[in-house]
Amino acid sequence: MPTSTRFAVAVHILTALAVGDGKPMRSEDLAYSANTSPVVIRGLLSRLSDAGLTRSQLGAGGGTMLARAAKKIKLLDVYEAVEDTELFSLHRTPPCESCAVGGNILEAMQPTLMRARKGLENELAKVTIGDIASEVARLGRFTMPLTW
Amino acid sequence: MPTSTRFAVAVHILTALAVGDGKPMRSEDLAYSANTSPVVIRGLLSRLSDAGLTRSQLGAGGGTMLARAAKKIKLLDVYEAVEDTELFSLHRTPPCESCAVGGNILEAMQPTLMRARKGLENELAKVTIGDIASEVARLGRFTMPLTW
DNA sequence: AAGTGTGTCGATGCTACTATTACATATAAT
DNA sequence: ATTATATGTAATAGTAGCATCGACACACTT
Repeated sequence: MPTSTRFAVAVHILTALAVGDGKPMRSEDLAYSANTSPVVIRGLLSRLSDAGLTRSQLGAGGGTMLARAAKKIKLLDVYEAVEDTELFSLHRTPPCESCAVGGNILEAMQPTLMRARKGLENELAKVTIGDIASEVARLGRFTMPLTW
Repeated sequence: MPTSTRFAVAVHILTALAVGDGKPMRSEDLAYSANTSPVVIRGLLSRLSDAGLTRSQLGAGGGTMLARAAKKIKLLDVYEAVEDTELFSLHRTPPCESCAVGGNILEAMQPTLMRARKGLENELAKVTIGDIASEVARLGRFTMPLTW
């Protein structure tokens, strides 16, 4: 199934912003670090901005900054901002309505699928971009803020 | 994100087998109920059989049966049997190794992604095909086994 | 006024998934 | 034995979502 790398790259972007010294970063710089194209970055930034996680500044010396403290941005916020497909896809063509199983299977599965999704989301809600940034700093043996 | 319809259809298949009276069901019958093609069903059955969840019988009067009691088949077993893509896809092209963030972001995210995956899997491990079959029977107002 | 960076559109290529046809193989029924 | 039946797998084609790339209008800074 078509799976998106958006979540991983979005966390990457936000972590880079969190690790920096607060100066705006250009989409080109972020693209270099994430090894993708500036257009992809800008597409993600557009979603992150809509979600209130980042804000951008036009013009020379401009770029993107975090809209709030990294510790206040949960990975769940990022997940919801950039992922749009359902975690569990159901039948492409709806099952046979008149069948004993086909007519009820979706409703029967639904509570379990919901709980599974919540189980995942609860874990993503426990970790913030600040946590990831700290961990990156520890692994990379540098201190924040990092001036590029 | 990452899910095909395989999981939903596989649960459908197993539930249909669980609801029945134990007689083997043909891929054509299952395809009718799930509103898909017999080949898709057989492809799923091939995986389910490899995972030890079903067994098939060739020839006239043949078909597929559960290999063990429905109550002993966890949805997690089904999930693992038919899904092969990772829940979280990482960067399509690996991030910049020499960057402070790019070089460490994957390792920094990994524990969280693992916990999120476990959160989902734990929920799927709590429910069995037997539970789903009972719920389908309740919703459809019939009793098991159901003779077709 | 000139330079810079964002935001978005359209086109292209790629990959995963589903549907469908076809056929070889194995089993049951007669 | 012969025939009918059902699985299992391969090949093909069509579909959808995603990432890449080029281009450009718009906004802001200097």
